[in-house]
Amino acid sequence: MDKKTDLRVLRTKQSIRKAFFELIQEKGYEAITIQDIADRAMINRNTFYLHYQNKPDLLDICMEELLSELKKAIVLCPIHMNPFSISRLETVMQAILDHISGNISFYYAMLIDENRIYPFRAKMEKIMKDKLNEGWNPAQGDPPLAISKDLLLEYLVSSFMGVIVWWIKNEMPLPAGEVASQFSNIVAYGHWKAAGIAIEE
Amino acid sequence: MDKKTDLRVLRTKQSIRKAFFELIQEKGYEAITIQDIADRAMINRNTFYLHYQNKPDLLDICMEELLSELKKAIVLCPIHMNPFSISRLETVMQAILDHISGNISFYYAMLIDENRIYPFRAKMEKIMKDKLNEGWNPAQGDPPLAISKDLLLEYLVSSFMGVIVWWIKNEMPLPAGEVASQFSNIVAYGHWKAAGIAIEE
DNA sequence: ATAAATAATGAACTTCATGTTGTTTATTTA
DNA sequence: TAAATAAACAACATGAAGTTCATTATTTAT
Repeated sequence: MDKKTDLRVLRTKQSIRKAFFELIQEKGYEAITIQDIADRAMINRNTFYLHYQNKPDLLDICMEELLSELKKAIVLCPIHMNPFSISRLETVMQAILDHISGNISFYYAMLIDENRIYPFRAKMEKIMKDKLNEGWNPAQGDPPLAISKDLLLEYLVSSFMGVIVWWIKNEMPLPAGEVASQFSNIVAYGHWKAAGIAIEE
Repeated sequence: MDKKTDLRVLRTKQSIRKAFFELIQEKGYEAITIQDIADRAMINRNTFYLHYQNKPDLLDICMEELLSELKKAIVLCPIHMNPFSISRLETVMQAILDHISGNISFYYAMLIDENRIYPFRAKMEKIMKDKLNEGWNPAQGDPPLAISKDLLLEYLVSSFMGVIVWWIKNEMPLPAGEVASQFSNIVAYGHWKAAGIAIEE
């Protein structure tokens, strides 16, 4: 027996979320007041407090919901490969981009322009780092990395996020599969080769 | 004749800035009140309003000051080269890292952990994009890029920022020159070659 | 169908930070 | 030493946050 079967609750929560995301895009997170949310959602301001403690609480819960979806979307990606292998990168990136394109308005509000919710970006980066790091066990007679693994992860995830933001901001000009493939190429072979620029030292 | 020769003004402004940066690191930007700043700077709350309109105004002015220093630091880097050339990347990155290490506590407060002031990061990225883009004139019989220039810039700047953040957070474990060189290598030849990992398709 | 439980409303209230105004005191510059 | 300016001090208006409580509406269980 689910405790939350009352339709009133679902309806109210849903309209609060909807109002919240609209307002983020319109005026940015900081400028939003609880009254704004209540007006937009057409509920009493008091009702808001029956469901959320405050504005940061609402934000946290919205973020966690989205990110647990993201985690679900990438949990199936294979982990037996070298975490820095090209096929793994490509697979993970494709899964993430597919998930994003299915929830584009949320991600737009969270990541693009003035609306940006930066803790959301940080949380996404954390999830991607954990995934790429998964199953990585360097004590297997492999030669040690010439550069720090942390640095490599930071580099991969940052550039990854950059491409994601570019993709969303430009209204997804390429299919997810192609972005994933191009990105893997850039990152694996360097941007000159990927871009077709002759290397000059 | 400089209008701002009154030592009282300089002293007050200076202690406001100092208090502000300390508080950002202690409790984060959002949680700071004007009263907090006034207490820490040992001035009357009213005096704050004699110098700054409000908290965002103070933040903006602090950011602009730092970033104009950053711009000055990289304005001398040569612009005659291909903006994506390895030597140019390395030169610009070195200049930026040198500037950062000379103002490390400011950049720490702006970029690291919960303190992060994300608009600052966005402004930094803008400056770097503009610099890398400078003098780029593709209509010279060069073969067209195989991938979007915007994407390439986004990718370069994002990964660049990632490395910068890593470097600051880890208390600058390598000299600026080495980071710049390693980064250029990763980005130019791909991370496997740079890290010494054998490529597996 | 009706009663009990729960959700939402509406109003009143406290608290707190913001930003402003006006007066007084201290310090600097001319 | 006088005029100008900065800082301190006090008082005030405003607006949002968050709480409390009584009332109304809606849902669920009997």
